[in-house]
Amino acid sequence: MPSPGDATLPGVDDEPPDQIVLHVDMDCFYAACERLREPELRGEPLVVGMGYEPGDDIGAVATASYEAREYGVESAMAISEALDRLPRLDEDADGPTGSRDTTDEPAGYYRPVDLDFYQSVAEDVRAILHDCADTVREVSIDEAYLDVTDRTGWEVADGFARHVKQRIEREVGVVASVGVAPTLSAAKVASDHDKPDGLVVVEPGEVADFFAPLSVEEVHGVGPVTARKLRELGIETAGDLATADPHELVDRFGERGRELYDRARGADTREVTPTGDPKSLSRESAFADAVEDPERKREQVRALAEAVATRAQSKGALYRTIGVKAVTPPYDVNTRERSLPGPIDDPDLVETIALELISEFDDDPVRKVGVRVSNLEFPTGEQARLSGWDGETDGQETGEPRQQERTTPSRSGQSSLTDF
DNA sequence: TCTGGGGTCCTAGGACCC
DNA sequence: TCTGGGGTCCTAGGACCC
Repeated sequence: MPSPGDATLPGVDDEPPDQIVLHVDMDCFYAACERLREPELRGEPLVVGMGYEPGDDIGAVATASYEAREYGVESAMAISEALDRLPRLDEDADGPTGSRDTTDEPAGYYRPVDLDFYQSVAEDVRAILHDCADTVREVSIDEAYLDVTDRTGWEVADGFARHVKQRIEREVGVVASVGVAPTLSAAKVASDHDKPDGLVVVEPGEVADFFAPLSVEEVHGVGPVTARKLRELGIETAGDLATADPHELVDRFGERGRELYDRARGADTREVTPTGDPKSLSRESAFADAVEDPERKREQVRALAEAVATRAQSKGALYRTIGVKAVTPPYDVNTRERSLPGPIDDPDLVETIALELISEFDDDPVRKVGVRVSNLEFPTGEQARLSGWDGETDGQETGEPRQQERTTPSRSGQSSLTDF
């Protein structure tokens, strides 16, 4: 069977999509937000994380400032560990474990995640992005793709990107790294290439060359597992990937193999599409230690079920599938779900079904439980309009509709949204 | 990374239908 | 009546991303 893409000449992008994609990626966004309201934190090692109370081991780093990263603090690291890595205030506790009480004060700061506040900052950034582009796809709170094909040209793309960066800095006070390229995957890598405060333009025709020297991990979609398997095949760089045998890649990785192969060659025909409705909503929380007591699990599940149902309601979402997750030691993720005949909005049923599903793990030690609703539908009605002008601003994470947001009916720039 | 929380997409087998 | 092929939905798990 003929596989599309095989026929193209090496080094030539498959059907150049003729678009100019800008990827905006905030630098250390949570930390930048904290510094916005607490300028004393500027220039200091800063760790932002969640679920941490002094003394316990639970809780992980969400974002670390570059100053903190200097000391080996990484995201997803336990917060206790992160704070340990920072130097002590008075003594240079360089030495290993030794006496655990020289000065216990780390020379840096910890702040708990405050998503509501970050969301409000992100909102300001979003407004600028929508003002600068016809189509914006928000990937996460601190990251977005812009289709700026009709707003600029390759000769001046650099200046355009600088303009976007400067507006964000001037008007919001946080720093973004920006990548410009003819494809989404290249723009993504470009924004990452010169972080922080980066600005990298990859012009059409340069994409494959741009990718070639990068290690495979830098290709979006290659994680630790795939990277290891690729290495076993002798594929270390994106260049190796681009010249590998696509059939072998498909053999080992399925369709994803072809996708990675294409990406590395700069062939990516995706277009920037507007942020859509979410596909699932979930809530989970970890226990300090593995829990056996079924009643404690049920308690958690009840709370999570309520939180999820509330959030679905606030977003105007109906769900048809309800699921739970139970993580058992060492780290086995188990999921169970059940689909209903039709879409509903019924918090009691979420709880009932979640409890039924979790009962399968009554006798197992469980480190973490979660509740999820999926198969979502967003009926186009007044209810769905609660959160924004057109269902596109449903990014806020709080369970409650925000009061403040309606005070500014809109800035300029929402015209780009009207066609969706 | 002995792993926190919230997502997305893909795969694979089984049920079921025509 | 032992056996064809195509399609969709459901469930569980895996990999990945921020």
